[in-house]
Amino acid sequence: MATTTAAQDRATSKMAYDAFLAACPSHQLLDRVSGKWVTLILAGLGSGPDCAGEPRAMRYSELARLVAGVSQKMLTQTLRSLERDGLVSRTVTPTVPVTVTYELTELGLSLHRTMRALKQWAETHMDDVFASRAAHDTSA
Amino acid sequence: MATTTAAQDRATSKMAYDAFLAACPSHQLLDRVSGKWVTLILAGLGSGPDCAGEPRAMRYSELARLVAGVSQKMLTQTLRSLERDGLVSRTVTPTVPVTVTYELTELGLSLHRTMRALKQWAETHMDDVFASRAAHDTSA
DNA sequence: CAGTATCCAGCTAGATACTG
DNA sequence: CAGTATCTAGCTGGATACTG
Repeated sequence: MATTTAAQDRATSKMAYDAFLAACPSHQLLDRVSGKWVTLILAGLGSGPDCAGEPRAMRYSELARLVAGVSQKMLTQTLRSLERDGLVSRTVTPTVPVTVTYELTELGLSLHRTMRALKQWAETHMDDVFASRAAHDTSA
Repeated sequence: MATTTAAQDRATSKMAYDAFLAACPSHQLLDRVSGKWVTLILAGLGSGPDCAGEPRAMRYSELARLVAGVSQKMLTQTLRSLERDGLVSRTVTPTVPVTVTYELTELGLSLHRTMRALKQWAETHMDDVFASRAAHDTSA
């Protein structure tokens, strides 16, 4: 008879798969990007306050106003993690009171450009998704 | 004096922003795609069992094996929502026992192609992110 | 101005058991 | 084979209060 049970086999392949996921760059990027606020802050820094302009540095309070729904906690937390990942640079100017500005790095800028492809898909095809969703719901 | 308090102003702009988010196609796409399993299932159906082949239909159990870490609950739930959104089609063949296959629709295929741009970025730049992360952590 | 700290509600997803 | 149902732990993120 077998020396491993079906349950053990499943556990083993799950562990292997978890390891695979932990190493998969695409999956890690998705984890990185799929926070509630990352893309909004990225878009803010990448497209300016009007969401259609040029990338530029913005102050903490300016970002807080632009991304109006964000809590202080999440804004700080998200900016810190983006800075840690080299996507955003933080500059402190020792005025009184202090001035802090955030700006996309080259890396952050290149990610922002890539995200625009997603944005493009969303703007072209999300209507189809909604239509399908509506059709599916009414026929149910 | 003002007829609204600062707290009221904040609540108002938050509500407006929430409404804006609810209508933003990009944000909705992100919500859609950022589940833990959506991209994995999309990639499975889009790139075959070896993750490098051609799109093809796959059976429920085949997907369950490919995406080894997924629970039955999440696999079913994710497939159902993808089907609802018109990204995946579900075909039941009344053999005994029943055979069910899932396949990307045209829409799902186009999304899958777009996701590959993200994958591309991840494979080219995630090393930079990790390097930055490591540098940031050691200097702390 | 630009944060930090704490507490807590809600949702996501995993484990487990059962079925046409 | 291809699901459904239930119960629950853990994590994300919001509210609130305080600070250099």
